[in-house]
Amino acid sequence: MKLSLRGEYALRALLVLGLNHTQPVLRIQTISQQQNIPKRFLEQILNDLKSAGVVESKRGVAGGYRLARPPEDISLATVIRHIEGALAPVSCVSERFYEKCSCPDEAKCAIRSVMKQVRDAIVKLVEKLTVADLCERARKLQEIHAGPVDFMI
Amino acid sequence: MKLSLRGEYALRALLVLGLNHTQPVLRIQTISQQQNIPKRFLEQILNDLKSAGVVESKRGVAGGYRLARPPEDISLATVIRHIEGALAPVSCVSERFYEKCSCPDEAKCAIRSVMKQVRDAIVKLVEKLTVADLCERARKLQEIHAGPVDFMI
DNA sequence: AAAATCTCTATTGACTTAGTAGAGTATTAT
DNA sequence: ATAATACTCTACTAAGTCAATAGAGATTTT
Repeated sequence: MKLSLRGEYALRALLVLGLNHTQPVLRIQTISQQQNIPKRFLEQILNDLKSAGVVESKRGVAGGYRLARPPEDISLATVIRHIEGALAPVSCVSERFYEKCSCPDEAKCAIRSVMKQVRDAIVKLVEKLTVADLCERARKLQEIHAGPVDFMI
Repeated sequence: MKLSLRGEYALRALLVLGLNHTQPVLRIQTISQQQNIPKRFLEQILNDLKSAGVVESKRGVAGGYRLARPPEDISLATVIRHIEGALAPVSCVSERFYEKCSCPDEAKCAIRSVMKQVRDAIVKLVEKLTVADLCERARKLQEIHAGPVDFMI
């Protein structure tokens, strides 16, 4: 039931890009340093997100990445599905990555029925959540934790 | 976000054991044949479930496995956690398998905050669901799909 | 004693993951 | 033009995981 590091890095990078959505572009190195992600690895990931239409890039001296769409139009579901594949815990209940399983009869499979519920719960959440939500949360969490300290200074 | 085959096999085996809870014991081979699970692989899995206190075994000629507790006392969460480890999609939000992640500040991490929600949704479901629920569903699905056909014969 | 069945440990091949490497292409500033 | 910068594309690798398979041993019943 795990998200790979690759997937986590993708989300972290998109969060940074979302928070800097006003900027023309952000360099890989900037994101990599800010988020403790190996640069060459992040390169691959961002490139991959580009092929998903989630980010776009500009080459050359003033180059970098930025979101290809408004943050509120990029759902976590889209991102995770592109990087990881199925959201469903077993592929026989996946909508877009369906694969037959080895059970004797899929239609009568109780595991399948239960896993469908789990899938739905996950999908419902991550389809609603967007990069914009991530950004909002990041700002809130920043306030809560940094705010009081700032006042004390 | 995937369950391993091992985990799926475990649930399938427990379903069979649950449906035959009245029997003294069931042989590995019986379960293996009924569910298309490689026998030697299932051996390992059942043995593992035994160490989790979920099933108990009897050796020798009339030996086999049975549930160690009533089906309604065995939650899917217990089983999956024992076979797979964390239910949480990232280990920094796992209650029992916590591991620090590489993000700059866990307390301010928006990904973490979101993943906590996903974790909670999953945990809420699989903690409530038990082997008894699996059995009930299996019986219902059997009725729905086999019933009409039986009438037609 | 023999047969059946679970038990324990080890091994294997295929695959995935996380990361590294190198050469190449586009863009900008000078 | 040319150098510097930054993305791009492909390949590689070391480590780990997964799904089995295998063999020898222990226990129980007949």
